[in-house]
Amino acid sequence: MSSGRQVAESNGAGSQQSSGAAGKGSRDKNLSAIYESVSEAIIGHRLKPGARLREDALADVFGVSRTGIRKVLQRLALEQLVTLTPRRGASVTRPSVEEAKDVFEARLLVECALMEAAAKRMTEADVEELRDMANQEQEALRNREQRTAIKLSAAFHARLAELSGNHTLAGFVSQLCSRSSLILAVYGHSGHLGCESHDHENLIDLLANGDGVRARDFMKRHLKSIESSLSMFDEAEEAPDLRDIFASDA
Amino acid sequence: MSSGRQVAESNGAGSQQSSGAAGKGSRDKNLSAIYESVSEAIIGHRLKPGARLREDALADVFGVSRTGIRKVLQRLALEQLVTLTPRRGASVTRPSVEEAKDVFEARLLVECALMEAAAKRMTEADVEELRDMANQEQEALRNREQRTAIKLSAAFHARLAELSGNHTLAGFVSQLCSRSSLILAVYGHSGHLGCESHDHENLIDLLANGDGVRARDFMKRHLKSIESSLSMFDEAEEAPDLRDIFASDA
DNA sequence: AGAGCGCAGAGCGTATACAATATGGGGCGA
DNA sequence: TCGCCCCATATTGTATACGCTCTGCGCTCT
Repeated sequence: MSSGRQVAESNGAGSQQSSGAAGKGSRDKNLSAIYESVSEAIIGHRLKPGARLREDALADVFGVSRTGIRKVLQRLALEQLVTLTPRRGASVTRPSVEEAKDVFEARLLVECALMEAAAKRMTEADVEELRDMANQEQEALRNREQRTAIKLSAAFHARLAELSGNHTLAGFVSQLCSRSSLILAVYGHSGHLGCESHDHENLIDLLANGDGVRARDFMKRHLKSIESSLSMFDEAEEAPDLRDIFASDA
Repeated sequence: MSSGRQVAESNGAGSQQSSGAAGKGSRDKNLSAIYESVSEAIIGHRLKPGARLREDALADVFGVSRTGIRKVLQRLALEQLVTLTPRRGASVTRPSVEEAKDVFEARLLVECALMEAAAKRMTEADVEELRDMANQEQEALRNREQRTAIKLSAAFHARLAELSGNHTLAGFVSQLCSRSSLILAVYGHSGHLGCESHDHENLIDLLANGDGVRARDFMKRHLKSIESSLSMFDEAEEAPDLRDIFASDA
C-alpha cells in the first residue's frame, strides 16, 4: 500500500525536517511512537516554534489517519508543546516572555528542592547512568550537534528529577524541561546552548558525594545562568500590536 | 446496561454559562462543558475511584458521539484523574499510597513556596474573593454537603496558587488539588473532611496582612494536617496482590 | 479605480462504520 | 463431575465520510 510516501513537503517556510525519525520502518502504528517522534522533533528544534502542524500532513507522514494524529496533538497541547487554535489547527507553541519566566521560576523551585532527595537516594548505578548521559551530551556538543545536545540536556534534567523518587514532581520537571527547550529556541542565541559545558558533570560530582545542599545551590546557579543567557524581550508582535497601539485613538 | 446514570447534572449553583443558545436544554454539546462535568463529578466524589467510565454510556448521557468522549477521557487521563487501561477502557483513578505521598509532598513544596508571592501581589478584591470562597465552603460544611465542600476547597487552593502570578505553577497546583480529592476519597474518613474548619479563613487573614512568611508556615501545617488525617495503607489489593504473593512459588 | 460582496478551496470538528480483542458462559470431552 | 476450549458478546481502537467555518481571490457595482 503506497509505501514510498516520503515526507510530503507541504510546509511553507522552508523548514525541511530532514529525513523522518527512525527511518523507513517508522510506519509504526503505535500512537505513543508518533508522540515520541513529534515530541522529539519539537524538543530537538527540528520543528521550530510557530511551525504549523497540519493534521493530514502528519497523518500522511506517519501512515495513520487523522484520528490518531489528533490524539497526539491533543496530548502535546496539554503539555504546552503545541498550541491548538480552534479552527486553525495546531502549531508549535511560541512561549511568551511571561511563560518563559514562569517556567524558569518553576524549575528553580522544583528542581532545586529535589536535589537533596536525589543526593540521598542515588545509587552507584544512577551515578553511572548520569555520567553516561552527560558524556553523550558533551560529545554531541563537540560534534556541533545542537539538536541532540538539547534533547540530551532536557533528558538529563528530567532523569535527575526522577531520582528524587517523587514521580509526580519528576513529571512536572520533565514537562518544564520540554518547554524550556522551546524557550531556548525562541529567546536563546544559536551559538550558545542552554547548559554550560561542564555544569552537569560538576553537579553529578556533588550528588555522588551525597552533598545535597551544595547540589541544590549549584542547580540554582545553573538554572539562573541558563535563564540569564536568554534575551527575553517581546520581539515585534504580529497582529495584536496594532490593537494595542491604536486603542487610545479610538 | 448502563447501571444507573451517575452523571446527572448537579446543583445548579455553579451553572455559569446559562446561555442556552443552541436549542435543546441540558445537552450541551461543547466538549469543554463535558470535561467540566466529568471533572466536577470526580472531584466531588460523585464518581468514586475505581468507577468505570464506559465510552458509549458517557456519549449517551451527554448526547455526543464517542469521539468527543474519548477526547475528554484522554485529557482527564493526562491529569491523572482517570486511568486508561489499554483494552479495558477508562476508570476513575485509584491513587496508590505512593502517589498520594508524592502528591502531598509536591503540594507542600509548591503551595508553600507560592504563599509569599501571593501575599505580595494580592489585592483587596482578591481578599474579598477568597473570603467569599471560604464562606461558601463553610456553608457547605454546615449543610453537610461534603461534595460541594470538597470541590470548593480544591478551588480555594487552586485560586490561591493563581494569585502568585505564576500560571505554570498554579496549573500544577490545580492538578494536585484535583488529585488530592481522589486521595481523600480513598484514604480519608468520611466524617472528616480535608481542610479543617477555619484554616482557610486564618490563612486569608495572614495573607491580607501581607505576612507571607507566616502564611507559608501556616500552609505547611495545614497541608500536613490534611495528610496526617488520612489513613494511608494499602487495603486489600484486588488482583495484583495474588501475583505478588505467589510470585516466589512459581 | 476602489471597495464591498460572493464563490471556491482548504482544513478542522464530529459522527458513524468497521475491525480487533478481551471476557464470560456454555458445551464437550475425559 | 471437573476442566478445557470455543464462541458470543461487549467494548475499545481506527479509519473514513460529511459538514462547517475560515481564508483568499476575483468580480461587480458605484
